[in-house]
Amino acid sequence: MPRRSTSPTPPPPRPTRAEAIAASLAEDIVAGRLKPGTPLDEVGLARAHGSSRTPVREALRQLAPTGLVQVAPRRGAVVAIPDATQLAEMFLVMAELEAMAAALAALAMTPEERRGLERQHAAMAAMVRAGDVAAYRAANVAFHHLLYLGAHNGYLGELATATRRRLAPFRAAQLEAPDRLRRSHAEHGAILTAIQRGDAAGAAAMIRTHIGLTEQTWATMAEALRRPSAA
Amino acid sequence: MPRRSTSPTPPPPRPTRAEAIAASLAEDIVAGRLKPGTPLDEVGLARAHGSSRTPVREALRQLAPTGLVQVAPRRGAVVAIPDATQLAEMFLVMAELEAMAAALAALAMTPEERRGLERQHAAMAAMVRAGDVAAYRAANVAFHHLLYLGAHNGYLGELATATRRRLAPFRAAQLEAPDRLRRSHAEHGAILTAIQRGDAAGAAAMIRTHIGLTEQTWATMAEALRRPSAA
DNA sequence: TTGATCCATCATGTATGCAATCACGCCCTT
DNA sequence: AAGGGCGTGATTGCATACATGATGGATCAA
Repeated sequence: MPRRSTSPTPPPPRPTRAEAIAASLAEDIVAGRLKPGTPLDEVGLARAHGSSRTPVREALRQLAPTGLVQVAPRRGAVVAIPDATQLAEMFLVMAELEAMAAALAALAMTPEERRGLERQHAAMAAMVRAGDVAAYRAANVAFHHLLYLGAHNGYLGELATATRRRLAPFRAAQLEAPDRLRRSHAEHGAILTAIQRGDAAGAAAMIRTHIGLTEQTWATMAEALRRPSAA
Repeated sequence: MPRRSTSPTPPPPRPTRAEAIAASLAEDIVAGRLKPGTPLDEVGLARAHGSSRTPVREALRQLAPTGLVQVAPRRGAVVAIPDATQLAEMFLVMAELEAMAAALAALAMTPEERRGLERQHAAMAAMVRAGDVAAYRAANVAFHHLLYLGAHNGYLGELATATRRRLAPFRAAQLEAPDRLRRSHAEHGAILTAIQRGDAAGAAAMIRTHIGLTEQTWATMAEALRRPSAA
């Protein structure tokens, strides 16, 4: 999966230590291995990654703008713990960003890109039948990324990806219900159809419901994740 | 002007050196005193700000995600110099973010907030008459910020503010033409009216044209700013 | 016993030093 | 004379050391 298209930060040829640590932390947070509220001690992380504090500090500062961690000026950093209001806000924005991406994709996607999206959708059908939630989750991210790419707007893709990443810890268990898996796939199908017809407004509307429907399931998740904050 | 509402990064009580330097650099870049392409030497900046390299490094890393500077892993940092495509992308996204903010504001603004927006609009009328471009420019930023606040969505406000800031260097001279000043103010009036009526769709449409109209003027600016890159 | 104040400890902020890497120019070869 | 390899200078990446502010507990007073 291509990470950037016209991003202002070109892909670093060889990741520096700070970037490696940042990527590692981001991965742990998004995957839920580091729960919201966990304090991120600099020396501890330095030891854990076999480096000094300097790269760790850079990594934390690098992650702060992404919203995955919160750094208080002289009080250290913790895994971000957005409240319900913030989550709802981000959720609303994400729906709109995705709607915009879908609308643009309906207008601007090349035939090859459209075929790629169709292939992805077809592949996901098998995962639904197999009930493979983990595979579907990964494929789902890829599906939406294909949508961003099809929108031909790198900046929009960045914002959408960042928002999605930031919400990821709170959506981890979202697809657990088998019915949700099937519904998600059906909604993808509707989005895909709208795009194939070049129906920008329709694609946008479909994706809004796609995200909106998940909101209910997701509200529960937010509550669940508020409790355990011990490392 | 309140800087954040429900931002995940709470306002630092006392800015650290790195933050001060970052703010200073951002200010210089947004104001156009540091032109796109200018190399940002760590030791030079350290001397200029009377500190060591460490805070400067942090400041640069802090600014990188905002898009104001571009840092290549082992090749230093330069003031970001987005190409025309990226600018157009960001412009489109900004229009949509602002449209979303206007729509939400039309629905969610409190009477006090609305009055504040009205006052701001009225104050700007005087600046138009006086032809005070500098004052209008500052007031314009405030106007849009009031819109974000009225949308009651801190995350949306963050994204919109960040995007606006990033485009600022390329819109600096945009309001120079006296006619543009008057048109801008008239468009603000139309947006305000739509909000007063609670017409979300109308407000969104108005702000799209507001941004869209400026796009033409702005395209020229992008070209102009591509040439001079000497410090 | 409860409360606040002071102090010790620790974590972060900053500075400095060393090593690795990149850019540029020179020299050599063909 | 043109092209390529190589060495030198400069800059960044990382580590370590010091300074400053924050946190927690112990002590003392009421």
